[in-house]
Amino acid sequence: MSTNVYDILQERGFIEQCTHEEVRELLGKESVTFYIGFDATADSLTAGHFLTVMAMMHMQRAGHKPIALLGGGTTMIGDPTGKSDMRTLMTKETIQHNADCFQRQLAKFIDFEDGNAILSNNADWLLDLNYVEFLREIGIHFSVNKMLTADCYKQRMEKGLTFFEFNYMLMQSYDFWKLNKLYGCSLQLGGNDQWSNILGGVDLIRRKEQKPAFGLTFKLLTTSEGIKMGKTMKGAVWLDPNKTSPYEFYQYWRNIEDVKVEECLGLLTFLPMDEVRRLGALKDAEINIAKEVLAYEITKIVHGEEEAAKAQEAARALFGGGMKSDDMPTTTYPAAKFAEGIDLITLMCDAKMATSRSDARRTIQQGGVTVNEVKIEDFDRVFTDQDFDADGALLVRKGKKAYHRFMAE
RNA sequence: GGAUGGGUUCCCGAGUGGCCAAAGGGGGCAGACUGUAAAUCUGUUAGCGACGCUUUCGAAGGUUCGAAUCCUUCUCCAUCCA
Repeated sequence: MSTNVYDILQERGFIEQCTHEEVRELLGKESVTFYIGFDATADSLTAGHFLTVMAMMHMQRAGHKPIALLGGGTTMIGDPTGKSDMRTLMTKETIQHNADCFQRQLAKFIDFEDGNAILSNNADWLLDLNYVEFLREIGIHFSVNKMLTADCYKQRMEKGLTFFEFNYMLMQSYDFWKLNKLYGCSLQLGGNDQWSNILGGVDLIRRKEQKPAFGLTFKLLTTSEGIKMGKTMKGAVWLDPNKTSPYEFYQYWRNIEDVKVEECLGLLTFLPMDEVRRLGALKDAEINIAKEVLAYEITKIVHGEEEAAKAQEAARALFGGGMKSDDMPTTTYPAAKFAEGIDLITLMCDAKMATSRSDARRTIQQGGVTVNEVKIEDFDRVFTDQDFDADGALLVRKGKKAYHRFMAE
């Protein structure tokens, strides 16, 4: 082991809180088995998860052994942390499906071969728990008074918190203890919102096993206004290319706020820190270079070099004035359809550039839509193959950044 | 179990018989300014074959020419009491 991974994480800006000073020393002298939990609330990981995945990769590279814990059991309850309302309950089948999707995605980032990492699912032990036994073994170690003062429940003390959700902390603590018993896992990582839950597990292991256990939390990615990053009007930024295309994914990072560029470079790419600092120091229009690097690097890690290059090329072509654009979002129609003509509103709706026909109409009326770089103000305008550009396509632009290409099959 | 107050559009939150597709703020989208940034200003923000029509104020019924507003039952939430 070369540089202490703790120092790497520290330097790159990951670390927010740590339970014990010794963690750094520990990571420096032996291979530590650690875990991160992923609650299976959707069928794809999001940009938010990606930060913890990056941390996992750093740890694995430094010779530590990751356990990715899928929340097949905990998702049945739902973490109340940071949520103002209770989440709608999900069925077992959905959760299982989601966990499977997570597993496939994680395998792209973490090496699970030859026992280099472990994939586990807390459904294996949580679903069959005996209530009374659980209370006697685990519940006895938790002080309600203490739990109530935990930061993560503050918000809910005003809105109301059910006993059902209140149990989440015990579940997660139980996970940590279980993984400690099964695999000797002694360190839990997570987003800073997980701090209370992690502490629960650390305490539980100390009490039950008289063994040390540690916790470490990471910065949460937020915008300068403190809003969680990774959300767009269309919802989350997904890692699944079918839910968020590599082009959109690239664009998301390309459009990041200036003040966040350096932070994101450190957290979400593997670029050397010298380079990160150099790029982050760029000012004014210059910083666009840094944003390109950021978008390219993240896209490369998530979707591969080829996709990243394509996305970058498409973006440059569109925004640089040139019109060459083979890798942008495209919708095709049968040639006959174009022969008889399709109205602009229909095109926009089909491409999901507008949420409804009314929405499309409004945008056009406000002068927000161009076709082949010509502003269209007549919302009843019908397009046929006569209107195609030299490449045989219609290039529709909504606002400044949303491009979509239409072609005939 | 009892009392009281509540459930309004993407979110917060006004509205207590017609002037309500519903104030205001946030968020989103578009325009101007820019650097594919931020801030600021302007417009817009239920749907549709669009100066009109249809659906929406927790759910179902009822009163009325007319209901988010009044009545009944149900349901969910908060606070206090037990």
